[in-house]
Formats: sequence, structure tokens, C-alpha cells
Amino acid sequence: MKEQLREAIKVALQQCYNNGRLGSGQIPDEIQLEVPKNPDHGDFASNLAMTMAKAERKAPRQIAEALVEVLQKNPLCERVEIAGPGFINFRLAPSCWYGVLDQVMSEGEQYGRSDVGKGTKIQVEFVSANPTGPLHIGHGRGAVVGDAVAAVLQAAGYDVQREYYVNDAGNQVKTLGLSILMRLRELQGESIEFPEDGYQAEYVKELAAKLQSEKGELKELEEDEAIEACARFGVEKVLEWIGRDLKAFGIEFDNWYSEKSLYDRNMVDNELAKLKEKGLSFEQDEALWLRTTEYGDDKDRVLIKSDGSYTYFASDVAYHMEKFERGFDRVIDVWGADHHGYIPRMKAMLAGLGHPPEDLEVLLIQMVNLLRDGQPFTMGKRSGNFITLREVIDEVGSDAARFFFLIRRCDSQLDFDLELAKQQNSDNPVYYVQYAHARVCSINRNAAEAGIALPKQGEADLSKLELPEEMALAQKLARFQEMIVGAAQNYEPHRVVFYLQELAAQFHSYYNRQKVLVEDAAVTQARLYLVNSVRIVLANALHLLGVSAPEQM
RNA sequence: GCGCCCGUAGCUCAGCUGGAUAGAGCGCUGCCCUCCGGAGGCAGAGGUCAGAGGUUCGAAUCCUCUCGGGCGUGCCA
Repeated sequence: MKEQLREAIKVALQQCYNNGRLGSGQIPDEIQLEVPKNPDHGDFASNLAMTMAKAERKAPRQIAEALVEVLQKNPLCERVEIAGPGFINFRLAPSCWYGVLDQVMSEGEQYGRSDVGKGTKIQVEFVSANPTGPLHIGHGRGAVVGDAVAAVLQAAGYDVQREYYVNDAGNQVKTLGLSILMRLRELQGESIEFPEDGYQAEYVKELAAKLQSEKGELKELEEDEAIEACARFGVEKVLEWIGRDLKAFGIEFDNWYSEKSLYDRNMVDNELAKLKEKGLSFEQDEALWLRTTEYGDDKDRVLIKSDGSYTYFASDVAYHMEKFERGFDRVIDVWGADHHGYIPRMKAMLAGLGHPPEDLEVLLIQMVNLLRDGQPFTMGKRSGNFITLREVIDEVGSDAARFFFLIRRCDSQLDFDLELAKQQNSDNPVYYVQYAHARVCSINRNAAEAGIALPKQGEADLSKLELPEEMALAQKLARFQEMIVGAAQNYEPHRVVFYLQELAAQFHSYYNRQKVLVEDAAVTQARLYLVNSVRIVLANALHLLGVSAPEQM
């Protein structure tokens, strides 16, 4: 819709140049069109005349007058007006808006998709929690945001891969192994001194017990081998848990990428060698450093420590270098906000390799405050000290959890009230939106009972939709696609949530004011057509978020 | 100290990349079912967009400073 109008404006501009009403002869590459807050200002408004004032050396209103004269003749427009300092306000013909209903009906599940991404290859890496314990609530938010960003990008025509980076190589894995081994010995009746930096939580005991029953007691192994065996066992089991919990949350990855495999394939050394070749790294104090200060970081960073071991940063650098070698045009990382200090060094690394820093986008996920009836709490049962994602899903369900995780922009802190998420009334935004969908389905059931067939595409006389709120609904539906594109390009899936709430509110209001199934058969058909278009868009938007669209509740 | 994020209604937050009279939910006040699901709707009250400068036709939005809050600043992961 917007695009059509934009084209019409370009044509009108050209005409003005041809007939001499305007002189500069330039057609701006970007014509801004916005949806005014005040409906009196039309369906769209443009500031074009104001932005052209300088080049034209004419008053904005004069320019606007020339354009309006031409545009008024366009059948797309019902009315074109000049307002204020030189805004051009467009009121589009109703038929133009109601045309989107046909589009919704014919495209169905595909409605809202576009190809603005033009197949650009993007990787979204998210969750990537260490395989040393179950996912907790914070991971849950990152998981949903990453998944929804990926979904929104796909809907906008990007070629997206979802990846989980498994940190199975660092010290934390050894710590896990040692912790399990200690708990194992404890089970065997030994008195132990549990390491201070070990993992205290309950699940470690669980892992030890499981290991004992599956693999025996490991008594014949040397200490190092035993730790190694415990670590391997632990990582494997924990990854199983993580995968299972994510699946219960509706999240599946295209690829699980092992950090350890980077070392096994010698990738870290290979990539570091490339850095050295380009003169980006240097040796000092027996350590190997990456010269990140040259690209905006406040200090250089160590890749290989003086004792010869690798830093976490080293494998991260290699991993990200390899991402681009795999052919991604853009790479998105979803991190906890506490890692924000790492962004400058990662971007510096890319810049050093000649990539524009925008090719890496880091989404920072802020904290989740869990509440119950408005009261904060943090203790979980299973882990001993934090709430696991699984506990939350089990309590409130996947739909509510996903919706709540997406209800705020990801860089602002989130209050998540478990009791609210379970409520089945309009206080709970998930139910509010799902209920709108169920309500249309309910109308359809009533129609079927009354022997009224649902109109198929093109079967309704849309001139019977005469009410302003019906027009407003059609306009809302028409804006679904541009909303998705905006959410994709800005990595802001919360826009989908707000759109859903607005659309649901508009529908509930309409429902309350007007009956769909009325005496007049033609009006009934037209309204059924409208509300079912709403239903389709509600469902498409919900599915984009991984939330179900129930037919009854 | 330096760096990053944030400050919008009593509370929780939107604000479409600079537009016209700043919005929503919760809470508060008052209403609406002989009517397709009241799991809903309507109306009202509520604001110095933290503060001060600047940029311009125009600023919650961009720049600078101040105040106030969060986080980071390892040869940790």
C-alpha cells in the first residue's frame, strides 16, 4: 500500500517537472511516508514538500500545491490535502484498503511475508549456554528472543541459520567433571572436601548418581582420567537436558557448533595464524595479544596466555572468523547484557579483518526478574539456587512464557510474574490475544450451525463494510507486513507483540460494538470475511512468535 | 577513573530511525450482557518526556554537559 502510494508520488513529481511547476528536477531516493497519529490527518502523510524546500527554493506549501493538484487525480487517493507547514495528507480510497482482505484470504499463512531480505544469509547464534548445568530463566529469554528474531528475519525474506555454540572446551567443563567426581566419591561413602569453585547445585549429585548407575565407579582410573570421564559424561547429559528443554519450548537449532571441535580440527591455531599474518597480533610478556586498540577497544586482548593455554577470547575469535568463512553476510549474537564489555573487542577483530563492524550485531538481553503475585523471588527447587527454564515452562506453559519473554524490548529489564502469566483473563496479555483468535473461531462455529458458509476469497461484497472501525481493522491488517520488516531490520521482535495486542484490542472493541452474524446476508458475509482476515493475521503473528493460536479456550 | 545501557502517567512500559494535540496495560473513578463466549467493551482522571544548553521549519527522538540508576572494566568463563 505504502509502496504503491510512493510510486504514485514519484510519478506526480515527474509530471510537475515536465510541466514546469517544479524546477529542481530531482526525485529524492527516499520519500518518507508516515502513518499519522491523528486520523484526521489521513491514512498517510508526507513531509516531502518540506524536505524539498531547500532544493526547490520555494515555500513548502507552494511545492505541496503543485503535487496535490496532480495527485488528486490518482484513483488511489480519495482526498489529498495540504496541512500545517506543508504536510501532504493522503486519504486513500476505501476499495484500496479493503483489497488487502482479498490478499489475506488468498495468501493465508503466507500473508505478511516479503522478500526485502533478498536472501541475505544471516546466522543467529543464541542461547549458547555453557553445558555445565540446566538452562535458567535468563537463558529462556535469550532463547525466545533469538528464535523470534530468526523467525521475523525469515518472514522478511532473509536466509537464516539458527546456531548454538557449545562451550565444551574451557575450564568450566573441567570444573564440572571435578564436581561430579567429588559427588561420586561422596556417594561411595568417602568423605570429601568439595572444591570451592565447584558447582554446588543439586543437579551435580543427580549427574553423579546417573554416572554411577550407567558407568560404574571409575575406581580404576587415574584422577585426571576420572575427571575427564566425568566431564564428558556430564556435558553429554547436560546437553541432553538443554536440548530437551529447548524442544519443550519450541526451539530447534539448525546447528550445534562445538568449541572443542575448533581445537580438534586445529581451527584455532589456523585462524590465529591468519591474524598474525595480517600483523594484527603480537607477542609480549610471553603471551600472544590481539591488537584490538587499533580498532576502538580500550586495551589489547590476550589470545594465548603466558602459560601456553588459550583464552576464551581466542576460540571466540576463531569461531567468528570461521562464521564469515562459512559465507554468512551477517552474524547476530545474542548475549546476556553482562557480557556487553566484549562487544568492542569482537568488533575490533572484525574491523581488523576488513569486515564492516555492522556485519556483527550483538543483541544484549537484560535481566529477568521473576515475580509471584508482584513479589520477587529467585530460588528454584531443582537447581538449589536459581529458577530453571524448565520449572517456568512446566508452571505457566510454553505459550505464556514465550509471549512474556518478548513483551519488552530485549535491552530493558523484564518483570515476569508467574501468577499473571497463568491467569485466564484480560489482565494476561497472552490470553487476551489468543482469546481474540478463539472468538473469531467461535463466530465461525455459530455461523456453521446456522448454515452460513464462510465466504471464500473474492466472495464477499466489501462495499457492505461501511463502518469506520471496519476500515480501521483493514488498515491494521494492511500494515502487518511493514511491521514485520521493521521488526526484522531492527531485530525487535517485541514489535510483533505490540502489534498483536493492538490488533486484538481493535477486534475486541469491534466485536463488542457490532454483531457479525446479522439479518442482512450480504453484511454478514462481508463481516465474516473481515473477521476471518483478522483471524488469519492473528494466527500468523502468533506463530511468528512460536505461540499457538487456539480455536477455543 | 574510563566505557556501555537506561531515566516517558502512581506502577510496568511503547513511541514506527526528526513530524502535527506524547500512547497502551495495570491501578483508581463511573458505566455496558432480552445481544455471535463479560476470558470482553465504553468513558474519566492522571505528564515540566530527569534537568540545562545546542542543531532546525520542527526534538521524547540527534549533539554537549549536569544529576540519578544499572552493568562492565582479568593472561576468568
